[in-house]
Amino acid sequence: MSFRPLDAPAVNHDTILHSLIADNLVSDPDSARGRLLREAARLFRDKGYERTTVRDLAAAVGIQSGSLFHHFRTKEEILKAVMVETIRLNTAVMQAAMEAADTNREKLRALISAELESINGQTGEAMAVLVFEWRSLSEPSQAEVLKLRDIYESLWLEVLTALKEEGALVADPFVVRRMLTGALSWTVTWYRPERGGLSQEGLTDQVMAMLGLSKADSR
Amino acid sequence: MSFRPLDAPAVNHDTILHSLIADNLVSDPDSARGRLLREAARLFRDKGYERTTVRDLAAAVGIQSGSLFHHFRTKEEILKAVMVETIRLNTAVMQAAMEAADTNREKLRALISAELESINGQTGEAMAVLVFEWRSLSEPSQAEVLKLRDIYESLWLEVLTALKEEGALVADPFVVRRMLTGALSWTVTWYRPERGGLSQEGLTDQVMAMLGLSKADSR
Amino acid sequence: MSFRPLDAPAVNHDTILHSLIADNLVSDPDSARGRLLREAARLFRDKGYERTTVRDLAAAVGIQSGSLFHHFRTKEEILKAVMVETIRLNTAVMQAAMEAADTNREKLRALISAELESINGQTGEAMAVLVFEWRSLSEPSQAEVLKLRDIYESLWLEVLTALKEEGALVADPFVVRRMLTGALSWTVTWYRPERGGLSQEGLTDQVMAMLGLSKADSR
Amino acid sequence: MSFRPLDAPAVNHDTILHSLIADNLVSDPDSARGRLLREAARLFRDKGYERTTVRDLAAAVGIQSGSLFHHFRTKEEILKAVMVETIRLNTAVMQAAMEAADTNREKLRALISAELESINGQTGEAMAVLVFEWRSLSEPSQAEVLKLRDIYESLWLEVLTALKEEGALVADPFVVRRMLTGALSWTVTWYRPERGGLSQEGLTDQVMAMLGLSKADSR
DNA sequence: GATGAATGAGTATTCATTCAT
DNA sequence: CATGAATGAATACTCATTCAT
Repeated sequence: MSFRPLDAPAVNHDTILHSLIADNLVSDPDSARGRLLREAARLFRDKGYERTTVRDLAAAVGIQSGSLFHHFRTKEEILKAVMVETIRLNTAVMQAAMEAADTNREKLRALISAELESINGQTGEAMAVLVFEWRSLSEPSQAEVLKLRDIYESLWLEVLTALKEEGALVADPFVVRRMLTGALSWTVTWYRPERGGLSQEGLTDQVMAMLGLSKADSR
Repeated sequence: MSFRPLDAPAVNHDTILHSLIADNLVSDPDSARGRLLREAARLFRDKGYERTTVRDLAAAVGIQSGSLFHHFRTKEEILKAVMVETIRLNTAVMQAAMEAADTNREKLRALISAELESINGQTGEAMAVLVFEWRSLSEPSQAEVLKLRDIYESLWLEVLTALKEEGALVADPFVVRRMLTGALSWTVTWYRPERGGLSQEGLTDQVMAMLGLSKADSR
Repeated sequence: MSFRPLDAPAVNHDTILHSLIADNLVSDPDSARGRLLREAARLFRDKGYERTTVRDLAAAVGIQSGSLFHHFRTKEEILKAVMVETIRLNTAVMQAAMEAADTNREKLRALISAELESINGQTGEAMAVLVFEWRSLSEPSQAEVLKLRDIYESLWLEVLTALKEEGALVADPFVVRRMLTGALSWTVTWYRPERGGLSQEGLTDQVMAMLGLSKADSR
Repeated sequence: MSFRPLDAPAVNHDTILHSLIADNLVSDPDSARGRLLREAARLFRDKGYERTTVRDLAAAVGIQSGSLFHHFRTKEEILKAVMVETIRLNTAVMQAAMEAADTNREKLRALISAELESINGQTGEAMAVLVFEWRSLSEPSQAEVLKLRDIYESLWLEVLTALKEEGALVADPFVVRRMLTGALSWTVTWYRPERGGLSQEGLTDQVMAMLGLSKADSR
């Protein structure tokens, strides 16, 4: 049982971010590099990686296209950085969210909620890039990013496997995780929390319910 | 109640296909145009639309790049044709599958099964293109294709709404359809029926179960 | 003793050229490719390989820069082709000149005369490129061209070694060949036969004399 | 007749160098400028002027590329300085070598020996630059450097003309000098005195012999 | 219909040079 | 003097599209 106020976030997003910046694992959003990565994520999501030119990227941060290459050696390196930093940040956020939860059911709820937040919140553009621009990454870069994804995915499998062992989950943890990946990342194409309607917590509840894991669900 | 043999498909895929070919709604797979669209779907899925050159497309069907333009006015028209014909075929197939089913629950099962088949079977490459290359389509073409998707989607909503009215479904039909869209299309990235393991029917069962709609489920 | 008229060339340059063209070893000078290589040789000699742009090359043959790449995959391939075809042609010409001569002394004279002709005649620009743009060739291409040069050089060493064995030559054949290479290729920077003065045959005589191998020389 | 020890150099290379440094005609090799010019000569010879970047140059002397421009206004000025200082130094060395010799035959021998030393010794890299990077120099700079070369060349022509008048040389002094220029500068591509074999003095002897000017040669 | 050479606008990347700190 | 981020013009190369044959 924790003593934090009920409606404060279980984990401080900013604290995590600053700790990652200090360790040079993600760029400071206020630095030239950080601003570029944010604009790149937006452009890559909106137009696609191939249709975004380095001139577009440069214009978005107000520099000349040649100057980009002081920060990144190639255009692809920008794509990779968007993906790597996004995974690093979201892995850290999820880990903290999970650790703050007491039961496995609550841990899973924290993961779902955090993933919905990562997809539909600040890092949403970058998450969409991660899903839709994967093939634009060279194979060596794909391998690098996959290693980071493995860490991220192991958080999910750990919790789902525990729930399976508890008997709370009937289906195969791997299959469930994959269905969730698809269902949750697809929300980026339709879910608009800012338009009112379903809140993010409400959506999380619906997903838990679909899995037969809502609080009231005695199944 | 139908009198077809138990292991024959409820609807004859080939019959539907030939009827669509006769109406000039999809290309004969043995024609030059049909072969090109099949190869285009494969290449667009494997390399992405932008990274596939018209030379690649021409080489895949054994002609010169200039000759492509006797069949299609632009490269984008090829992408559009892949999408349009795929939706037309799958809409027809699903409509038939749905009509062959008696109850709403069976209709939904037929839709899920048919969508899994379209994603992981013969039209899988084209379905992946539909999901991942959407932004490569010009806005006017997107509008055209969207009209066709609306027909396709209305099939789903019709059944889900009926189930909701029956009380068999608790969640919002729109939300459920969208979650299903994500979960099912994502199977293209991981599900390999040919490797043994989970069969397509088994997967369909799991999805029905997740929705609390399996036969034995009295909920 | 041969029966050809005294002032006809011992070997027919055009016959050799056409035979090489027929074997696809050098390009027809009237073809698009042949014209490009001739202009490339001129530009590379005048401005250097690096300072010659593909736009310069294209302009010189009256096409757009993009069209160059229908004939050659890279700019470097053009440089290589200039070198390879030049060596092939000159090797064939020298072999014929040598074979038409009776004594070793006459063979050497034929080689010197032919090399002066190749440096100061039609292929002069390409020969200058061979000397001065060597480092602009990638290492793999250098290796390819070196193999061809070895054939060319072996013609010289064969004759010089025979002269050494005859006692007509005192110095080391390798050293003599290298001094000759330098002295003869340097003529490209100063020798202008068209301005009158020393004729090419006169220059050949002077070189033979320097080697103590003039006809009258009983040494 | 001179009184210096038999195996001491006829002229003191260091004395000449220091006198030129004092007059600000060449840079002190230990100064920042001198070190840069030495590295530039090496890089220009190895990679060519165009393919050597100012970053390469800066890195070779351990500074940042922007700092180069405190020493030289442009990259081309570096190339010019390499050439100018090399000619100045070698002209002074040859003049001294020539003046230390008594007969014209000995003077010529001294020139050949000194040029071989300049090509294959300490200034070899810069001499190669002088030959192979000539066209990278702008025309105004070429004119400046040509004036210095004229002084250098006049030393040779003076001696060769005297030998011609003595009857010791049959061929045209201009032709002989040009053949020698080619033959001697080409040694940079093949002659490796450090590998044993032919010594520099031995090579000088061979060249004198080729000209029919060896001591024993009574011709 | 098919060809394949040509187009020309577009792309990522390079690099000498500048200049505020 | 030194730095290093920024510039901006230039570069080789790509590729969908055209069209005479």
